[in-house]
Amino acid sequence: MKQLKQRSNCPISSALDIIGDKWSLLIVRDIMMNGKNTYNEFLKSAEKIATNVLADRLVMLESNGIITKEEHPDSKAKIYYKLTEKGIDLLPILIELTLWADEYLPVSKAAIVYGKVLKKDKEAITKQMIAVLKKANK
Amino acid sequence: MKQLKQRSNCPISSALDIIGDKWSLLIVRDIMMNGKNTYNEFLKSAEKIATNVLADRLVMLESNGIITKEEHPDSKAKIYYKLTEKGIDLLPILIELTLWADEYLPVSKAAIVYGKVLKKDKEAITKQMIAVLKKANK
DNA sequence: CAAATTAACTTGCAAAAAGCAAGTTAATTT
DNA sequence: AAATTAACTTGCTTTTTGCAAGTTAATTTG
Repeated sequence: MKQLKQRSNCPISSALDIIGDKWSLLIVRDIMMNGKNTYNEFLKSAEKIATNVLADRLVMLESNGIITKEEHPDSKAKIYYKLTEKGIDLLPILIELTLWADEYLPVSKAAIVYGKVLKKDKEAITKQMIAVLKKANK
Repeated sequence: MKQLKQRSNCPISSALDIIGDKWSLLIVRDIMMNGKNTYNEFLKSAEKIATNVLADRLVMLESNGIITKEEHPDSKAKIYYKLTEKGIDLLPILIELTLWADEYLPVSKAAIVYGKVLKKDKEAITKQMIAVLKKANK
C-alpha cells in the first residue's frame, strides 16, 4: 500500500497531499454528481483520464478511505466504486471550486445556471446533498 | 505566456486546471493566512517547495490573475506578491480543505482548535476574512 | 456454444513535471 | 569593498503523465 507522505501538519497541505492533483476530485465528482460508479464510466468523462492514471488514482483513493470497491449489482465483471463518508464530505470543496470557477472562469451555460442557484442557497443545498448521499449509501 | 488548457468546460475541472496541484494553493495560503509576500518567504514554508517549481507557480498564478507583482515597500531587491480579488476569493476553498482535513486527517493541535472555531461560525468568519483582505488590498 | 465484446486492468515507452544542487545577477548591508 | 540577500536560472536525475497496445475474466451475440 502506497503510504501517505505528509509534507507538513498544516491541514490544507495535508488535504492537498491526498487530493491535490488534477484527477482525484474529478473521480469524486463523477461518483457524487454524475452517477458514475465503474472504471469504464470514469474513462468516458470529458477530461479523458489515462487508463493507468485512473487505475492508480482508484487504488490511492481507496487506500485513503475516500472510496470503496463493491460487487456490482448487475454483473460480476464490473466493480462498483462508491464514496465513503469521508469521500462524501468532500462535497463542500467541490461546491466551492464550482462557485469560484463560475465567477472567474469560462464555463458552460449549464454550469452558470447551476452556479447561480447554488450561490443563492449554498448551505442548504450542500447540507441536503450530503444527507441524501449518506442516506443512499447505507 | 503559458496558455490555460481547459480539459472540459466543467467548472470543477476548469478550477483544477489552474489550482489542481500540490503547490499553488499553498502559495495562496501563505499570502492569505501567513503574511508571506516574497519569494524567500514562500521558500521557507514547512513544505519545502523547490526553487524552480516556486518560480514556475508564481508565473502561472500571475498569468491566471490570482496574484500580482508589486514593488516591495522596503527594498528594490524584493518583489511583493499579493493576491487579486480572484485570489482572495479562493479562501472558501481553503476553508473547506481545512475543515475536511481537520475532520479526517492527522493535523496539528493548533489546527484542530482552529478547525473547531471555524466549524462553529464558518460563514461569518469567511465573509469577514474576505472583507478584511479585500479592504487591505486597496 | 463458439466468437465477439465488454470490463478492468497492466505493460512499455516517450514526454512532461518535480526535485535537488549549484550558479547568476542586481540590490543591500556590513 | 566585501559579504549577504533576494529572486531567479540551469543542469541533471527521478518521478509522474500520457498514449497505444496487450491481457484476462465475464458476458453477450449470432
